[in-house]
Amino acid sequence: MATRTPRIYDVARSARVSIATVSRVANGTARVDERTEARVRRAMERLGYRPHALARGLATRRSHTLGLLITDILDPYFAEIVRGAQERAESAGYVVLLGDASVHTSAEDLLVKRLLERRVDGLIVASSRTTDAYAAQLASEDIPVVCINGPLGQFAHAVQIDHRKGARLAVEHLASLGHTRIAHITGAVGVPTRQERLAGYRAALKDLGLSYDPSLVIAGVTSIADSHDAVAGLLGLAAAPTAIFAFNDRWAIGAYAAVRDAGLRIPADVSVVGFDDLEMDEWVQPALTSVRQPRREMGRIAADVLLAVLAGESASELVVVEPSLVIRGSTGTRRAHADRH
Amino acid sequence: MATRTPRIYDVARSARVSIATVSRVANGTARVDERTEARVRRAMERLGYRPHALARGLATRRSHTLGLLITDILDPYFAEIVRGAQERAESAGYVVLLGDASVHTSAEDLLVKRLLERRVDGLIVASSRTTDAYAAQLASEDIPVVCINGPLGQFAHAVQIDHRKGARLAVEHLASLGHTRIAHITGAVGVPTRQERLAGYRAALKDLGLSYDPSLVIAGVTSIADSHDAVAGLLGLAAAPTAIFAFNDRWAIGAYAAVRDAGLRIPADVSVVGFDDLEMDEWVQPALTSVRQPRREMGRIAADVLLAVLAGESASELVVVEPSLVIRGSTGTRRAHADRH
DNA sequence: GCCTATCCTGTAAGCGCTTTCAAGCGGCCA
DNA sequence: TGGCCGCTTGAAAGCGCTTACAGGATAGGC
Repeated sequence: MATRTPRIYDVARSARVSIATVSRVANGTARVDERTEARVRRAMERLGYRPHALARGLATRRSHTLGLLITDILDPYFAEIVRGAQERAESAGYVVLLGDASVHTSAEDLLVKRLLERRVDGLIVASSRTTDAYAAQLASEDIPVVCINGPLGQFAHAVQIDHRKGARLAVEHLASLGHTRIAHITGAVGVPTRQERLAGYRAALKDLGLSYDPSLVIAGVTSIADSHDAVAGLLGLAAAPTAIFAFNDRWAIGAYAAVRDAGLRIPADVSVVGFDDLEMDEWVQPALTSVRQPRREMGRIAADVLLAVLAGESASELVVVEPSLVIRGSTGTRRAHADRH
Repeated sequence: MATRTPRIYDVARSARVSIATVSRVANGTARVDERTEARVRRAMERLGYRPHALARGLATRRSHTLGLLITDILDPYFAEIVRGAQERAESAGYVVLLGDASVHTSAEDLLVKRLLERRVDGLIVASSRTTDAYAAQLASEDIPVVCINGPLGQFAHAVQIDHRKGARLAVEHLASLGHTRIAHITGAVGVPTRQERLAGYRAALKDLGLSYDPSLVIAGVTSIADSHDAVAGLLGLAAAPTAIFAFNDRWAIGAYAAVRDAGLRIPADVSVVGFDDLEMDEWVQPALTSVRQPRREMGRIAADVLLAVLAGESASELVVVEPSLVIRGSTGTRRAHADRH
C-alpha cells in the first residue's frame, strides 16, 4: 500500500486525539497527560511522522534557517567558515542555506533575494566582495545580519579578525630575521580587509624603524597568476625585496612560482609569509609560514551572535578575533649575499 | 514608518485586484489583461514584494529545494560536487540544502531526517560512507534520489566515474615508465568505490603481465598520517615498490612525506599517482600526477537527473563518467638502481 | 453537596500562498 | 433583441501546522 507520508492529522486520528494535542507533544509547548503523550508518541513512531517544516514555518513565522553568503565554496577560507556556522546552527536546530556568489553570473543581490524569499531568519555575510553600498542595502532588510571580515561600522553585528595585528605579526617576524626590504602583495581592490592589512604593514614598518617603500607594495592582484607576475616584477627590481608578505596564501603560492622561475630559492634567497593558514600550507614545499585566522571559530561566532539576536538576547556588536603566526619553512634569516644586485 | 514586508494581500489591495490575480502575474500561470498586469507589476515594484517561499511551497507541495548529502565540505572533492549541483539547481530556480555528515556527531540518518522535514523535493547522495543498508533506507523514502559514486545497483539513479578505468590508467602509465612493482594504497574500508578501484588495479596488472603482490596493497588507510605510515612500511620492504598508486590525492600527499622521510626522491626513486586531481596537485612539489574526476560535472549531472525526474521526464538510471590521467612531475621512468636492496 | 481552581484537551482561526470554480462582461451571430 | 462564447477576474477552499480560547473534568475547600 503506497500510503503518503503522514500528516499531523493522521497521527491525531491514529492516537484518537486532536491535532492540537499532537502538536503539543511534538513541540513540548504545553502539558499533556502522560498517558496521552505515550499514545501520541507511539502513533508518531508507528506512522513515521515527520513534521512539515514549511507548514510549521508558515505558522510560527520562523523558518529555522540561516542564510550564509559567501564568495566561493571552493575556497577553503570560506569552506571553513561554512563549517563553523553549520556546527553552531545545527546544535540549535537550525539549518544553513548557502548563497554562493560564484555560482551566479548575476549580481549578489539576486542571491540575497533568493535567501530572503526563503525566509531565512537571519543572515551571515562573509563575502569578501561586500561593498559599503551593498552593506547598507542589506542592513535595511528587517532581519538580523552579521558580517564576517567585512567593511567596518556598516553592520549592526560583525566578526572581525584583527587584520592590523596579523599584518604586524608577519612583518615583525620577517624583520626579526634580518629583513629590511619587505614587499607586500595587497588584496584585490574593493576587498574591505585590504586596507586594514596594508595599514598594519605600514604601521609595523614604522614602529620597527624601517622605511616604507611604495614600489614594494603591489595592488590590484586578483589571482594566483597575477601574484606570480607581480612578484616576478619585484624580483627584477634593482633594490629587490628579500621578503614578501602576501595578502593571502594563494597569492603566496603565486610568489613561490615566481621565485622558482627567477632561479632563486625559498627561504635562502627570499622569505615568504602568507595569510589564512590553509591546509595546503603544510604540503607545499617549503611549508608556508602564514598568519592564522581561526576561520571555523569565526563562522561559529557569527552563527552564535545571530542566534542570540533571534532569541531576543542582546549580542555584542563587534567581536574581534586574534590572529597568530604559524612559522614554517618559507621564512629564514636574510643572508648577506641576498643583495644580489 | 516601519511597515512589515508586504504580503500578496498588500499588493492586491494596492493594485486594486484580488490576490488571485497577483498570484497569476507573479507566476505567469494564466492570462491576465495587460493593463491589469502592468498595474500589478508596478504595485509589486513599489512595495518591494517578495513571494513567501514557505507559503508557496505549502500550497504547491514543492519546496524547490534539493538536498545534497556529503561527507565533508572541507574536502575539495565534495566542495566541487556541491558547486556543480548548485550551478545546475540555481539555473532551474532551485536551492541546494547541504547535509554535511562531518558536522554531526550523530549518524547520517538524523541528517536525512532534517532534510526530509525541510521537504526537499529530491536528494543527491554523494557521501562516501553510503552503505548498502543505508542506501536501502533512503530508497524507501518517496522522493527521488540520485547517488554519486555510491554502491552500485542500490539506487534508482546513479552517477559514477569509471573507477576501474581510472585505476587502469594509473597502472598503465606507471608500467609504461618501466615500473613493475606498483603498490596500491586503497580507500578506507566501507567506502564503496574502494573495491572498484582495487579491481581495476588488479585487472590492469594482469593484462600487463605483471604479477599481483598482496604485500604491496595496503588497506585500512583513513587519513594522510595513516598513508604516511603505510608507505613508510612499504619502503622498508626487501622488495620495495618503485611506484605507488594512491586511492586519492590526500593519501598521495601522505606518501610524499614518507618518501622524503626515507631520504628518497620523487620521481627519481619512487613515482606517485593520486586520484581526484585536486587544485593543490599543481602546487605540491613535485606536482602530482593524478586521475582526474570531473567532479563539478558529476554534481551537475546529478542535479540534472533529479530535476528531470521531478519534471516527470524519464531520466537515465546510470550515468558513467570518464576519468582521465593528468600527468605531472611525480611520475618518471624507473631507474635501474631504483632497486635499492 | 456546591463552588472555584487546576488540568487537560478540543475547536477554530489564522500563517501566505495556489488553484478550482463560477460569474461578469462584451461582442458576435442569428 | 436574445443567446452563446471566449476572455478576465474574484470568491473560497485548501496546503499542514501553531496557538489563543473555551469548555469539560477532576479535585479541593467550605
